[in-house]
Amino acid sequence: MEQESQNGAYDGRVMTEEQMETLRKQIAIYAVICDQLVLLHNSLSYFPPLSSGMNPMDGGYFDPMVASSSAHGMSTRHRWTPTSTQLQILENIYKEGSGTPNPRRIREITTELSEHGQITEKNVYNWFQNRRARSKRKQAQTTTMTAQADDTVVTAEDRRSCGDSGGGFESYEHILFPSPDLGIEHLLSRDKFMES
Amino acid sequence: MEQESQNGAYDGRVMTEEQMETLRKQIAIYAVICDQLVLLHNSLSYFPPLSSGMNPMDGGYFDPMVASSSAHGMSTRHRWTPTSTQLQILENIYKEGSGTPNPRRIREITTELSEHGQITEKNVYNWFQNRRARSKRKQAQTTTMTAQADDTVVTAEDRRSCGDSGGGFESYEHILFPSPDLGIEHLLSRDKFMES
DNA sequence: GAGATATGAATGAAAG
DNA sequence: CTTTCATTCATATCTC
Repeated sequence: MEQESQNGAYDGRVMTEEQMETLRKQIAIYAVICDQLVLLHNSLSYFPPLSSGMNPMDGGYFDPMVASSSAHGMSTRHRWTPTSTQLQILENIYKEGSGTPNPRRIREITTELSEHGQITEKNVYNWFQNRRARSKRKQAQTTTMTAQADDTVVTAEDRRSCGDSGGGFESYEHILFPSPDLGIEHLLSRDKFMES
Repeated sequence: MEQESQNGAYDGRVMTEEQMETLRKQIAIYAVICDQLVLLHNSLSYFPPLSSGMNPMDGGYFDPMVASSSAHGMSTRHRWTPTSTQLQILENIYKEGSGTPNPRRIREITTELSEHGQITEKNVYNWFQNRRARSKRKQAQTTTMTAQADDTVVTAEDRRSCGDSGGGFESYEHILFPSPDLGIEHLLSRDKFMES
């Protein structure tokens, strides 16, 4: 408190250098924290379609819910769900397509499937990846259950566990960042449906 | 910009009321954003922190489930998972590093990251490979299916500022961002005292 | 509402 | 570097 109160030459309130510094630090801390939160979020999340087969007349992106159709209520939250038509086509392609849809083909497929619903190349890509992996896994499982009687031995290399349980939070996927450069208001609008 | 320089008659630097207000708003905005981000995180992640902060010795490995089952030969988790601290650092390096981290740099990075968890050069190498490849792919996809009017989308790569211009707030971009090594772990691990 | 299962998505690692 | 594989996570749906 040396020099803060007799700033006569100015009628508006002012801050001392000290106060300024304090404020600056606060801001800096918040800025860094915020920055890192956003960064963390970015690296852990991914936002879907947004603008694939989107007509300019749609105005907003990402329909809240088209689901009132009839079949099943695809909840349209984040996760893409293939329509039955799309699924059919995908299965067909998977069967005959000798298992390896090259990226070029992915594009075609996506284009075709766009006729039957919102979809992205990434969706198609993921679908094939998962389809194959799970098919393989299932097969392996059924194959494995032949003769396996004396497998009660664990190789010593396996016992590397019992570390700690650190590095835990990887679950930011559900934090939506609707508009990166807008205020926080959009962030706050989590749907809080009380009941239905 | 107009009338902030005539607070003479004072040797210590001071702020005008206007500047003060600006700073105040800045702080408020950051505070709210951070608060909400943390809140969102906390309310949306159902499993407890697992880690009471980030001890330097917490490795990337954390197998919750021991390889108890003896059935599978190649079992268990040998997969490295970066801690959030490591991820931040990697992201930073990726951003500023103009692309190709030469093997010598890889080594440095690995050394640095070792402070924050178990890691190998191979991990770092892979990470950069993957990072680049996926960044590229993502860009390709968004570029492909973007006709126009995708102003609502920011490529996930370069959006990381938090409270800068745009949207509903005034421009606060004349704020200095000092040391970016604060860490948000303190914020996220709020219930470090709970045990199961 | 708590488990069980199915599946879309993310990502470390490896193959090509 | 590019593409693919394998594993894991998160969520949706279903059942009890």
